Amino acid sequence: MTEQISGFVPHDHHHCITSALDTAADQCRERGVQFTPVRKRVLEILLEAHTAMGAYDVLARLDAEGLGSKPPVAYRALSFLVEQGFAHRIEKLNAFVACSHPAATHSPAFMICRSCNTVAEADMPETFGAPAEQAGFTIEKTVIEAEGICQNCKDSE
Amino acid sequence: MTEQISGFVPHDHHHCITSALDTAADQCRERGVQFTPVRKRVLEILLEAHTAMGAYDVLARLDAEGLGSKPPVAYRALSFLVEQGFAHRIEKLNAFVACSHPAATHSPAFMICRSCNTVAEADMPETFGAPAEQAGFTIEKTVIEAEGICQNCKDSE
DNA sequence: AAGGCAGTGTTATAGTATAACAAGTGCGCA
DNA sequence: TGCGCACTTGTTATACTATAACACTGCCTT
Ligand SMILES: [Zn+2]
Ligand SMILES: [Zn+2]
Ligand SMILES: [Zn+2]
Ligand SMILES: [Zn+2]
Repeated sequence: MTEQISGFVPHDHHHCITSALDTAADQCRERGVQFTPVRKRVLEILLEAHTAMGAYDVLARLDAEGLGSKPPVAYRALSFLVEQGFAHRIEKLNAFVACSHPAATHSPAFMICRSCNTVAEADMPETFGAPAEQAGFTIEKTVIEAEGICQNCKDSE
Repeated sequence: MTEQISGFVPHDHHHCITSALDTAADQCRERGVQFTPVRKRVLEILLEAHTAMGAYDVLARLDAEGLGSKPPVAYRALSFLVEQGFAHRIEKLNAFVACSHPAATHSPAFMICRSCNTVAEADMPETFGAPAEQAGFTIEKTVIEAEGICQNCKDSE
């Protein structure tokens, strides 16, 4: 199975959840940061959804489970996950999605299907190189998001 | 003067404002859409600022001039300008900026200086080609934004 | 025990954006 | 002339997104 670009293809979802959680736990141990119950559960929620979720959607789940009911609880956990690279923020959607390759640091690019709302993560090195150099601009973070329609949705039109 | 990437370089600003307004007026005539006073003034405000502005900042200006005081007035004008390609939305900043090359349709890329808040527009064709094709994804719009530090700010550190 | 630190709980508020409906304007046509 | 239509604007109300600030807890260190 090519895992270059997951998201639009079926896959063993139970496995991809537990494996991502394990990876996150490992990395937290290595980095000396805490993978607390709230943080873990939020990552798990994003992984289960397997698509981008708004902070308040995540919060609703937490609330239903008694893990927190106020916005800062969700926002803090999500910020942590984003900082650690376990999740990404999709600016275009004001939403968050679990990372598809949490092992390495990377600057991700996303393809967002406007029909089924699937968000697929691709790895896109070097995007900005030339114009940035030309302008003497030093890049620290990039946001790369494409909106369109995925193969599945195109086929079923 | 190289106009490849404006924004970080000094330029004749009065000229770039009037010329952008003229271009917009022409295009509206061609397309049969109305370049109303509010729409024109909002574009002018963005051009004068020459950086990204939040919708409520624009609205404050409109209000001071008696052109409208309620959010929808600003949002409608901004939406129009974005639709027509005279301005762009910067997702990362929840803000709007006048287009630097309003003549042709294009998919723009932005470099945002976190120090001086300058927003420079570059033209970036073909960014997403390969990974999108691989996934059978059809791109309709792209958001490409880089945050970092510009040459000027780097020099003065 | 005392103090510091990280995380969580909570209140309150700030900032961003749109739905819905009313009212004005210009324009072609009966 | 006067009506209907398309478009824009004015306004109210509300929804959605996000953070500041402070109190409290548990834990580790001194
Ligand atoms: Zn999965
Ligand atoms: Zn789809
Ligand atoms: Zn200018
Ligand atoms: Zn700068």
